[in-house]
Amino acid sequence: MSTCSDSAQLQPLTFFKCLSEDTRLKTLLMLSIKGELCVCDLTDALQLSQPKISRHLADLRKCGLVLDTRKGKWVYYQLHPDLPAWALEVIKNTAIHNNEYISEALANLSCENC
Amino acid sequence: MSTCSDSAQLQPLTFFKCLSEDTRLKTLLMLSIKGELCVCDLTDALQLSQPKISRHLADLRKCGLVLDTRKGKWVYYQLHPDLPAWALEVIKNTAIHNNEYISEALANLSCENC
DNA sequence: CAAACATATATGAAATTTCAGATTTATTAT
DNA sequence: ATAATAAATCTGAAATTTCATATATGTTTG
Repeated sequence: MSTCSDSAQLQPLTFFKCLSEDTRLKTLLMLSIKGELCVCDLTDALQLSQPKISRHLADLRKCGLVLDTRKGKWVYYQLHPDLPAWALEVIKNTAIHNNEYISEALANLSCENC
Repeated sequence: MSTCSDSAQLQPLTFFKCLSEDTRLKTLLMLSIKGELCVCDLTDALQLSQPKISRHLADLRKCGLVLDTRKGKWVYYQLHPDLPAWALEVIKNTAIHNNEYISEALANLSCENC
């Protein structure tokens, strides 16, 4: 998706572009439920290649939707703490009311993350 | 955007794809505020060509997000009454908290719609 | 009333732009 | 060196725009 300038506040269009792709949407919904997940959790859950996950995470990072923290070899992602309240509400609202959309991915998570 | 089968219930991904383009997003936000608008209201408000507006409205119609009603020469659009509650909430929540994103378009509406 | 015309909207087809996926290579930590 | 992740590049597909034209309704005029 189109790059977004890191600095500016989150525009609604930028936000929804991030939510308009399957991998990114599922990632955001899962993060809203699980709190934080590393890249390998996401490749397991979504059964996708590492470069694919990584590229979408980079998009979400550039747009300010997620925050990454390295812990040793692993990089953990969470929803960005500075996410505007309305945006966070959209994500949580969507997650709560669309269980079947992410249930399979959640089930694929190994139990350490459950 | 990709065509969506009219019949099935609204998938979150389909929904957010509809919101991921400027013209469609502004249209939905304006409809949530104004109730109903005809095609020429939207071309005025957004200052865009008629075919462009019409194409995006067709996308929204196919996905079940808007309902069209002809009244004489004009075709009026409104948010679809059967829109799932969570989706309607996303639209309204976004409209309320992103005034500056649609204020100019709203100001361009002729006063009959204000 | 019917023919001609005007207005509002929709759609087909071609051109352009944008985006996602794959592969490869680089970086960072153990 | 190995494991985990990121970045770069290329490529094909899909979305978007534009122009021209079609359809549907309404209005005017002879």
